[in-house]
Amino acid sequence: MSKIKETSTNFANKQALADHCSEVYASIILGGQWSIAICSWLANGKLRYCELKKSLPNITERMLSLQLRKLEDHKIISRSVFAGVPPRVEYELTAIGYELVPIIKMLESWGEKHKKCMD
Amino acid sequence: MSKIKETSTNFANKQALADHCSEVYASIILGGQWSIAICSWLANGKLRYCELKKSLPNITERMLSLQLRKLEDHKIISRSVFAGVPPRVEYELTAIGYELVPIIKMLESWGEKHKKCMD
DNA sequence: TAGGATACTATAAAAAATGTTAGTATGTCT
DNA sequence: AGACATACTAACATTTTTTATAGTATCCTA
Repeated sequence: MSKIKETSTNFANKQALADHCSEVYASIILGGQWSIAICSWLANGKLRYCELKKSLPNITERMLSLQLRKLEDHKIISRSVFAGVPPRVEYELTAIGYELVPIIKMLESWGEKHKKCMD
Repeated sequence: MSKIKETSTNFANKQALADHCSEVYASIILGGQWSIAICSWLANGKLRYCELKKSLPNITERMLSLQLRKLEDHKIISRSVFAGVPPRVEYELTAIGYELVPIIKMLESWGEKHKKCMD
């Protein structure tokens, strides 16, 4: 499933860093172009696949799927399928996922402030 | 200086996301394999280039330079050169850099907790 | 005089992440 | 009958990030 090469130096470095520093571990989980944006949208409640897609206008379906799957594997979001036609799939933050929300909010206000520094 | 292609879709997507969400903007700045680890080490005070190198055993000098330069460009760390032989260069978090420290601490405790969830 | 310490840079290659395009199944609506 | 909506996956291409290796300059010490 994962395409990463477990013999690479990069893999070893990530592992070593993540083992030593939980903050790096966290940042690896949250890394990826769209993960934080997805979590931000889900912070207000569950959303369907197509709703997420609309919220992130330029995301491709492939990236959306990949990121959702990754977040799901890390138990940050949960996935519920409702049978029927057309099918319906809802994504929602898990308990540990909701605990990210204050961190994301802090990142947001830090980002705002930082933008002003850079002017 | 930067090698990124400003005509790529990836570049456009990053821009758009960063414009809309300051939390994504922040995560882009802090992204990169070693940035958070470097900030973590600097949280306790200034360090020299070679001290950082020792703290991050597997980093290559190239990566260390690149990440330091990136953090410096984003005004998260400052660089002070002390002439002499051998030369001496010290890196330190800036004011806005220090404001990351509580966020990093939160990420750290979230990471700890998350690790337990995954067992 | 050879080697070490410091703080880097250059070039190339490998690996990882992201984007493009096309396709699946199923039942409703027109 | 044909288009549409949903929630995806597969194969491939491109871009970005990271690693590998080697080299720079200066002065001090052995």
